[in-house]
Amino acid sequence: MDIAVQFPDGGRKNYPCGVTVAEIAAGISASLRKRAISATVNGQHWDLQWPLSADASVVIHTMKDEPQSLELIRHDLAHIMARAVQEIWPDAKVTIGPVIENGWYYDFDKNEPFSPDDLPKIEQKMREIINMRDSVRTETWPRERAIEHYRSSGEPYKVELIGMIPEDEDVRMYWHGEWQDLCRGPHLQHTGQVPADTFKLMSIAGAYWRGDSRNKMLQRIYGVAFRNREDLKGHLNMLEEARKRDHRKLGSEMKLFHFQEEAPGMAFWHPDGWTVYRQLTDYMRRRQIEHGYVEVNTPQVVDRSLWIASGHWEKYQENMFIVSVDEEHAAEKRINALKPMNCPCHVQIYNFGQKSYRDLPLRMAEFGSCTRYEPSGALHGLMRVRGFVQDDAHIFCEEDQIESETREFIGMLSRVYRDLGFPEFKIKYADRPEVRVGSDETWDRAEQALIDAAEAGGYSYELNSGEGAFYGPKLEFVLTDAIGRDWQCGTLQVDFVLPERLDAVYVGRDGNKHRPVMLHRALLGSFERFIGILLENYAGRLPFWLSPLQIVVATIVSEADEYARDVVETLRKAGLRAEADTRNEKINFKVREHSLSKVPVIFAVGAKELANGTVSIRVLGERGLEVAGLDEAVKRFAAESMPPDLRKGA
RNA sequence: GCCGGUGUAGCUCAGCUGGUAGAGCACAUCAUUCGUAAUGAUGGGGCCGGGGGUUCGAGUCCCUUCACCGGCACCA
Repeated sequence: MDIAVQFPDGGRKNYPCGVTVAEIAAGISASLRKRAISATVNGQHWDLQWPLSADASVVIHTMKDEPQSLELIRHDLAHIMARAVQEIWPDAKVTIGPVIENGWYYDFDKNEPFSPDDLPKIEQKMREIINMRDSVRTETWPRERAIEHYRSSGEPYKVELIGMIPEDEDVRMYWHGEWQDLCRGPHLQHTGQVPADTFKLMSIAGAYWRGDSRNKMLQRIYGVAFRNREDLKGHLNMLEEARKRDHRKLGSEMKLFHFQEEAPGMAFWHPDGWTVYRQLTDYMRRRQIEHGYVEVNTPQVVDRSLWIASGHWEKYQENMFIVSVDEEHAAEKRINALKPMNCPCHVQIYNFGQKSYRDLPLRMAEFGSCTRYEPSGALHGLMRVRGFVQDDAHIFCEEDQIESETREFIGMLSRVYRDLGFPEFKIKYADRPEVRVGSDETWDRAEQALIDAAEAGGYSYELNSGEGAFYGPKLEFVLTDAIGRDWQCGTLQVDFVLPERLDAVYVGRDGNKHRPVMLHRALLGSFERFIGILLENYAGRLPFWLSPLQIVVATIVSEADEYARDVVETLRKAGLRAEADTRNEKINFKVREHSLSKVPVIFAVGAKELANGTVSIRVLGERGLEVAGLDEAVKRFAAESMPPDLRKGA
């Protein structure tokens, strides 16, 4: 019996049932047979050697088809690497090895962990395997046979993996030469189809079996692979670029902050770093006032009874710094905790005195200094710290105000992100998790309100199914930085639970007591982390208004020293952050040094400037020089130094 | 927290199989007054992350601890 095959060019042809795509390709041309790497059959990515048993649409792929060829190259390299590892260390047990962004990884269970010196050896072995041009073969086995095979060959992880394949499905087995692996496919025709010089093993790492920290830790090797050497080089260059913008490196180079052993995860902010920090908090404070927030400040150290009432003691204790006073000397033996979050304290302020529906919505903001005991392995520069300040607020409102408050919030957030240089952001919407509190009707209303508000603003969102907080759904705001990385910063969470637990009430129009809804929200997340993101986004070249040192007045001859100091004085009076550089150095030296330290503007002053009352202006990253009268220059940069919300026309 | 790696001058790093610490930059002093990305000379600077051990002798070997880095887990 024949089957009909539909080609992408509209052509149609009949073939005997059981024909493989390899045979179809061979029938079209010998060169296509040779160049073919895989096929998309009825929308699914297949091996060439897989037989067709029914009518199908077939697209034959060659190395020119990017997603398919990259997937195959990386997937085959995962197998080739696993084979190389097992050839070098026969005791290593294979587990899983998926394709990931830019490459692949493979996890092994091996008694002796890999060392970095092993990577070149493995790479070498992989090239040997590629050069063998071993054919790739696949078969479908009944699961019992496969299980038996892996039991007898001492591969317990494969046995466990088969257990995860649905009962009614057979198991696909692949061979790269003699080496065998359980795999869904597809794969290339032979190992020689993988380019031998476009991959690189990058790193070794520990990883828990099946991603669960209760399981054994396996040894993982990461690799990257591309279709050609240029792409690999480009990728490695990109990594190098990313390293250059690492905020930890920039932070010490620019003398913004440092960390030290005695206070892991807690930043020491230096004068310049703190200037940036203050510019940002000042800006946020003005925006918040503009958007109808009141600002509060609450205690750092709070007795555990409040954390018990809020639920943190039970749910969050292992992340809290618990503080108990010295038993011998203390008159009262309390157990306190440093606050990891501000919400319970904000409810205390809300609860002070009576609230009426007329007070709602009440938008209560705090630049809340929080301390969390983060696991040591999670710490990462400013991005993950133990002490940080959130741009936090809680909006106490009635249920029917959720939508308008959400819309108002997203409006503020998009304005702030734009001001800070992130015009693009995505929204993720996380709906009800399996384990939750509150009635389904309440959830229906809360979810609908969030969606309506997002849509009313014309924002599209991505569903993050079942990822909501246990007390309510949330929106997550993800911005994209200059080199395409995503950072989740903003969040808006609907909370019905905390008002209940901490007994927040208001008197409604009907004269009865009601529960307010609480919206937890942040735009930047934490100032520490956001400054880290800013530094990486701008590669240290912060916008003028955020720059710690905005203008250096550098002298060319010492006769101009006095004039330089006068210029600095004038700049400072105009609100600019300026320093004079009257050191006994050449102007070349000064320009180089200040440029490297990313000062946005250099005013050079020499004999001419002194005589004419002018400055020679050099803007970082620009070629030309410009000479201007001092008054004009001060006016220009004073205007440029205005934060986005204070600019004329803003 | 877990796996692996790293820790030497302010910074970047060298220091072979154990024999008593070195370079460049930075810093200080002096000379130089110079026109937009490195002027020259001279000089000072180290508890080799902390603790313990082996040894006649430890930056080097062993144990332990802390921090950092790459991941995993966590978190958002």
